[in-house]
Amino acid sequence: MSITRKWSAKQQRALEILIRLKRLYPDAHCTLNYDTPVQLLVATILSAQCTDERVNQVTPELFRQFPNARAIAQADIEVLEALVRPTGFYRNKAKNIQGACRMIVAEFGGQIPRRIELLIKLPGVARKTANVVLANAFDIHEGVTVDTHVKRLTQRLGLTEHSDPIRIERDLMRLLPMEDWENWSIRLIYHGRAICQAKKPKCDACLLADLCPSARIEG
DNA sequence: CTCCCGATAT
DNA sequence: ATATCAGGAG
Repeated sequence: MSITRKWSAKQQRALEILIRLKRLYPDAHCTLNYDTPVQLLVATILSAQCTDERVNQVTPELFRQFPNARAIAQADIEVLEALVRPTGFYRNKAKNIQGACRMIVAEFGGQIPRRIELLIKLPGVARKTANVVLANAFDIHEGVTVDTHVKRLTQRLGLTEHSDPIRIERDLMRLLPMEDWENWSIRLIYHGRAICQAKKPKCDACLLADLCPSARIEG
């Protein structure tokens, strides 16, 4: 068989999975709470290796005291650390959100730049965070968001052979039409939380099992 | 590769 | 005790 035909079959399978995910999670949306693009950026930096639910517990007070980039840029770093502490990695995260906000104030007039090449220069921001902000705040789709759920499920579904998120993103960008890139990521994340968990995936309850080479029905 | 790091589930 | 959570930097 040719490599071309094999890849096309994989693409067909990805599209069928996407159709089912849309039917399963019709109202899937970003579960981080925010009022502005800058707040979304901050919340997304805080969400590294931490549930959105926990991020949403600290951001109301964080954004009440420091509602915009200028305020975060001028904040006492120890106050920021105390506010973000429950999200883990709190020293790095406090330093990164302040560093990012200082750069946003100094170079972009306090507004989030809308180009991924500029966003990923901000401290604590790589492609995953940049894709989340661009897609949700501006409806700009420069790439596919690849977080821990998208990585795990895409691997289990046999849609990539890679473990590097950058290479996984490149595979997904070729498999899926651009207008569905964010549909794909947000729904895989919902499915990863509800069914295809890292530890004990509920394959017996998974409506993608017949399309999944990793599916196992436990006895 | 390691480190950053708290909260929760198993 | 160990693994995991919308990762990123050195």
